[in-house]
Amino acid sequence: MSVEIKISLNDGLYIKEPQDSKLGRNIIKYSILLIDEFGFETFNFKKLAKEINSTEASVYRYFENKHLLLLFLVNWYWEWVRYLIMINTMNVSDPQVKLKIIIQSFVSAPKDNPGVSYVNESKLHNIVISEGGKAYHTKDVDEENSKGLFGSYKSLANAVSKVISEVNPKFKYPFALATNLFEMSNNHIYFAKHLPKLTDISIKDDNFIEVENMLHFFTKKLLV
Amino acid sequence: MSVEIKISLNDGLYIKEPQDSKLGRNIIKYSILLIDEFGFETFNFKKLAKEINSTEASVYRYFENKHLLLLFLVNWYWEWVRYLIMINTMNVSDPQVKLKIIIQSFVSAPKDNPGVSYVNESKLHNIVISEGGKAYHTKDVDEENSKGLFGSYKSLANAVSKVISEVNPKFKYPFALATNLFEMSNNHIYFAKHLPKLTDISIKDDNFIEVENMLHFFTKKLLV
DNA sequence: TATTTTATGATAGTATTACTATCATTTAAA
DNA sequence: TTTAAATGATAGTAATACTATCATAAAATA
Repeated sequence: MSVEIKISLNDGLYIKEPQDSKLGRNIIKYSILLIDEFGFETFNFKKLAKEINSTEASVYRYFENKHLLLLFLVNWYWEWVRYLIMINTMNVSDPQVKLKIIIQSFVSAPKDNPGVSYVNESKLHNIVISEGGKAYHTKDVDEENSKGLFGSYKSLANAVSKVISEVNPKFKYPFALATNLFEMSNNHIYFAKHLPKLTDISIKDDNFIEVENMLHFFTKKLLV
Repeated sequence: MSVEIKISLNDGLYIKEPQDSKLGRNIIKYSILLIDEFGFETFNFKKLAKEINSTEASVYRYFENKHLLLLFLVNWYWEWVRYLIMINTMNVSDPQVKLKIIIQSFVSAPKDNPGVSYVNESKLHNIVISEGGKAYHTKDVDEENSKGLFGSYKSLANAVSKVISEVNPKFKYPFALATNLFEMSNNHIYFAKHLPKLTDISIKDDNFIEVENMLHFFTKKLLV
């Protein structure tokens, strides 16, 4: 017996809910593996279809195009992080402790968490790090935003900004700090791996503790 | 009579130096206009060629592909910012003042600066904001990095990190702070324009003063 | 000035991508 | 057991991202 969580997302992200069928879950599972391995530009629905022994046409029945699939994955990820944060901070009252747990949760989340059978959270984390920005850096941002397709990221930012304001109600930039923590985390993991001259932290054996410490340091300094 | 600066970049970025011929300068000029207007994914060499009354083949004689053209533009931009910073901080000895000028320079640089005839710096700034991340978020980062194709960004980060260390020699994250200032500047200008719920700042009439102030506040808090 | 090199234009062609359409077949629901 | 829904198989189209070839124009050099 097992309990699987199902993360529900804005239905503008897909044509048919992929989490409700075997094929749909395969699309999710293998798109994560392929994008992680070969990168988003190289990835396409033909290759994906081949990988899961299906057809291009069938994949297009679930997602309008690969951009929306990426957006789906990224939203799924942030929604999952929000869920983790919720669980991990439950019953914690001190906002400073809460914030510490929040940072831990999104930096090192994919490490030691059970999660969902058709989602490799660690690889999805890699995708968010390497390709996540592409999800909202398009000419269609405004249109997609008005449809609520960035909702998960926004509500996560909102949740974290609230805790930031609890720690220091006078702090003027709770949203900016919240998003900056996410972006910084992703950026510096990426830099450490690929452009080490752009950062001070280093990563060995997928241990992100230095990133965590840096974010703790930044928040502490900024919120005193 | 006029003096034009010429920014020289790693020659792995292009096949033939575009700044040395009329056609090359047209490629730079109109690629900036087209990418700014229609976005990077929609942009291609055929459309560009048509715009400048040339041919696709001719454009390909200057740049291997549109990704390298983008990388060229982004490097050009950072190199230009570095040049501005150099001039603006010349003869300034107080590192805190220097850092303030640096932030001013890269946030509001494209506003009131002369620049180069074939480059619309303000639109190029927009491109860096909206598409800049795509220049290094590819599967070829490592290879391109080893060829030095991110050199301009790195040397800018290096220069700024030095000033940060002058302000506070004990600060542990001079490189991370330097790059974070750039990324934050770009991100929050973008957020203010397209995803306002993700930031606290707002922008009216292309006035980035709130971004500047936020970055001043962050650096001050972090470096005391 | 003549000549040779170099840069650009004109045109064509190819493989891949990003889809859309149609029909047959399998699977699930009523 | 009939009907509906989901998937597979196959084909096709317009656009993209190039490469190749040859002609012509412009610039450099002898």
